[in-house]
Amino acid sequence: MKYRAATIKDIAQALRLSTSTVSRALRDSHEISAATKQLVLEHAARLNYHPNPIALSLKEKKSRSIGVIVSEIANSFFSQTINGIESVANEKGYTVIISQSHESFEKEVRTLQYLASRSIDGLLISVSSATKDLTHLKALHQFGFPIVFFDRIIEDIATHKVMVDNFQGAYNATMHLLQQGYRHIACITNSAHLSITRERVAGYMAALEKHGIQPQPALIKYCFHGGMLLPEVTDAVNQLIKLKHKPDAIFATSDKLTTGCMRALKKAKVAIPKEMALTGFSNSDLIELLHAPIPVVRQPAFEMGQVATELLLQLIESKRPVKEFETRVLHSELLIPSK
Amino acid sequence: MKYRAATIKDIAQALRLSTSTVSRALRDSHEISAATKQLVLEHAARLNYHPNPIALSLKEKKSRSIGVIVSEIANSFFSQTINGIESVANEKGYTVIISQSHESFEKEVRTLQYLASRSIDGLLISVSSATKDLTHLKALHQFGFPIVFFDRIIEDIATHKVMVDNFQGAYNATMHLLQQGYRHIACITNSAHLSITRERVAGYMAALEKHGIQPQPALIKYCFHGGMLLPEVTDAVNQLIKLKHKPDAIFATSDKLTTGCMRALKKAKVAIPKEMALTGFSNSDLIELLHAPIPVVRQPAFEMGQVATELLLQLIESKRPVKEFETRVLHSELLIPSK
DNA sequence: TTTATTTACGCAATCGTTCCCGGAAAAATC
DNA sequence: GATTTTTCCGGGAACGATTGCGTAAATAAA
Repeated sequence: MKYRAATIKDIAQALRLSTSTVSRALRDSHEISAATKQLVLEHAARLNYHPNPIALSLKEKKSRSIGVIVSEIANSFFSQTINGIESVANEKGYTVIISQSHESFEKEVRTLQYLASRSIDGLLISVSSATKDLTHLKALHQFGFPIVFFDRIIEDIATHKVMVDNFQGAYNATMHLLQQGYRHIACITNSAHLSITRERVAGYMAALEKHGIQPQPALIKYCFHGGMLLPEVTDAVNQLIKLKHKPDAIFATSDKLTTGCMRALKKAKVAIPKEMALTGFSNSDLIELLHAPIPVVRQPAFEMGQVATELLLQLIESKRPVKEFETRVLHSELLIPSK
Repeated sequence: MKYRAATIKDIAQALRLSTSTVSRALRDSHEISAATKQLVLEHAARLNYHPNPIALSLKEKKSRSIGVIVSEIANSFFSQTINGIESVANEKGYTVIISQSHESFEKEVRTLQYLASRSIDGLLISVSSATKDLTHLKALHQFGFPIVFFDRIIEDIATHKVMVDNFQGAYNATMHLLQQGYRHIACITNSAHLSITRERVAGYMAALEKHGIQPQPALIKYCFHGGMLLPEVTDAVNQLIKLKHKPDAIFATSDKLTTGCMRALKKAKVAIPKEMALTGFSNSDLIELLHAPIPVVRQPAFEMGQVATELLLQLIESKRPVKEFETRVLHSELLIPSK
């Protein structure tokens, strides 16, 4: 017994009306008499009629769904962002289709093609750590397809963008280490072509220079896979602790890297913060429960998701092509563990 | 300049063929000559033609998308499960639409209605902690709508189910505590009407009885919101530590509850495991980095997602209504921290 | 009473695709 | 050379809903 949803035709036949009349009655058109409207409405309720969204999509040429691509949802920052995205999207009647790139360029391209083929109305994306080539995004963007970048943005593409004050967040975190007396501070960061990498490393360097310390390239380690592959982080950390002039602190520029460092240091039996201080960006809510509760830069992830979605829907629902784009910068917060 | 995807009509017009011919050529029908096929295929490639999934959905009466409802994705167990779900679904050409109930019954019902209105082909659900009334699920199920339960299953509804050996997992964890010498073990668990609650509490009790210990109702605390609301857990823990005969260990039956206990104990300044031992179900990968690395019961979340999806797709793609259902029980694992 | 206007509804096209039917031309058979 | 069979392709309906246009009947205005 296969379930068949009631259609407008069912109502029309039962009431000996045309489908047009039923359609108009349901949409409360002025050219339908009150009596007919009532009849239709009652019968629709009885049949538990709901307009078929697929038929509507076909006609309207929009699916009322938006795609989201993040590196992985098993990451506090992104899962919190997604919550923000859903809160806004669902309220406006949009479905959210979430996909993960797992920090792989190929996966990102494939996933993007897939989403495009599912005819989403717009895209929210935080590009993968491995994304250097932008043709897949530029091609879509040139067609006038609505895209909003968040977190890891692409400067090259003219559209709305949402991020935090990456420079300031990194600056504050590094400054905090300096104030604690650490002077030889290393930085473990994402792949070099990511916007967040550039900005956060710049903030880190600025803090050092403010203290008259010359940043050293040997102390900056780039992880191409953004900590997705643990060995990458472990190697970076191991190289640092084997240095003749070993750093006394590490600043990690993202969630996965921060916890990756903790793992690596634990494995190498380096005590935090005694032998090596640590700080970094993280939205994990387990930080306070950790063996070494470190100071972290927390991003307003939920809010970021909300803002990005609002901007995207604005783009989608705009009648005329939008020519003026905004870049929203939210504030990060340095969370210092209570003693 | 609005982007308009190439359609079969565009190809037909350009090649002076009918849409039927183009359609057949693309599907490699035997009644189209090789020459025409080649022509069509080439032109399709040039226009970057992709069949419109919405039009297909309308015709086929299936959307090739499945809905997933979990309590929240910012939960290691569920995000890992979702990864498993996506891996199978995407491979089979299905889109996954993820929704969160946030452990609220109302949200679950609303979300389910929403998914149904988006005409998903099937549903994967781990019911919310607050779900007692099952009419929303039963109604859908009676229409022959494909549903597969995972993790928190509903015994009443006859369909495929996937879960872990909850009894055994709880038994093992409790037994481990007993072997360590703890005798007065409390249990903090989800709302009483959840399948996982019943089974895990039963495992806990069985282990106690095996050691000749009579389970005490006062030591079993039910959290209706499954730890979604921290005060709920904090209250439970506080009540336990204020008992005249204070327990020496706690067994928490789920991820959120386990970390909730840690928070509560930390706040109450109760040392783990010195003053109070702790163990529980958890799939968090940060456990080993915690201040007190506790033994945890780990579920094969990814695999559970895969199996559940395979069963669901089997249900969806079956020609005849399926009458025989399976309940797959996967194995959990007790992870003991290295000293 | 005649004409103009409104009211209330139906017809048919449309969105992109598939598929049943029907049929002309080419090939095969007698 | 006439018939049958293939081969190859087009016409048109269908999926569910919306909407511009046409129009009969009812009402209002002249």
